[in-house]
Amino acid sequence: MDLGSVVGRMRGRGYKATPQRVAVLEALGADQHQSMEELRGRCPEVGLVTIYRTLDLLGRLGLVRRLDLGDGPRYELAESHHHHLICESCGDISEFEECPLDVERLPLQNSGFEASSHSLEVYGRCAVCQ
Amino acid sequence: MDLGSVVGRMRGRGYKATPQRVAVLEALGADQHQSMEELRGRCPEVGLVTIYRTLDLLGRLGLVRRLDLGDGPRYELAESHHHHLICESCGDISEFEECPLDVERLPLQNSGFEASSHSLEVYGRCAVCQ
DNA sequence: TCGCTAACTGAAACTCTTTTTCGTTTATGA
DNA sequence: TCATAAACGAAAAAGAGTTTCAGTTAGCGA
Ligand SMILES: [Mn+2]
Ligand SMILES: [Mn+2]
Ligand SMILES: [Zn+2]
Ligand SMILES: [Zn+2]
Repeated sequence: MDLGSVVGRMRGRGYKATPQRVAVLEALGADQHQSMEELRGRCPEVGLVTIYRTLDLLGRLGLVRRLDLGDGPRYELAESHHHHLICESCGDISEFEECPLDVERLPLQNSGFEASSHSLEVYGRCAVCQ
Repeated sequence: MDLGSVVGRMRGRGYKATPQRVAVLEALGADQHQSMEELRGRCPEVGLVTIYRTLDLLGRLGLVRRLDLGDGPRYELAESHHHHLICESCGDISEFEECPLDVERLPLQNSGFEASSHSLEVYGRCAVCQ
């Protein structure tokens, strides 16, 4: 999803496409899974409060996902369904799209639970840290 | 794992089995996935700082797991490997032990990543909330 | 059983993150 | 260009968790 269509979508819903919001979007595009500190470093001209408010807005628009992986929130553009490999040694986070969930084995038949989404994180050691 | 063996394990490692720690353990035993607020309510005679310190200690001993499911940390006794069904309507959290992960489909062969654990949460609507 | 002491507790102070407030500024449509 | 609802950001407030430190105690050894 390119920046132009995001701007269009915002205006369509009555939100303004301000320079600050565009700056936050560009910061988000620079890398996945960034902490607030990293995002701030990528758009230092934007006030902290505005970054929080923009992340909240983009979250409500379904464009940004907030991750709670254990040491503080991280944010990523919600492009496509994927999961994470997290290195417990260096903290590196990588992604994979192939979903290893065996839906047959989800215990939903009898429970009456209707699943709509899921999150999966695999922890271990990355190639570098072996 | 019963309370007596936990006390024994603590003493074996040089930790004291204080009334406060026992109270926190009993609070944890009353229900899974409790918030700090719920835990406090279950052992109001224990100071807040001591609850935090006890949860930290039990975590290091591998007896307690901290969950980050989206609205504040929750704590549970780490009895056995299991996953969670989370109702996005009423917030109810239920557990299942049957692991629906198809290990064959984990993209680890070529990546050099060595997996040691994983967490999986399924979101949706529980039977009551349909 | 008693006394010693390292371990522990908890009130208060502190730190860090996030939210709220509110006066000023601005993007956008008419 | 103008009006105005939307947005910005500095400052203050709120909230969650941590550190400090003086007093207390569990548990071991005599
Ligand atoms: Mn990701
Ligand atoms: Mn659980
Ligand atoms: Zn690594
Ligand atoms: Zn429900």
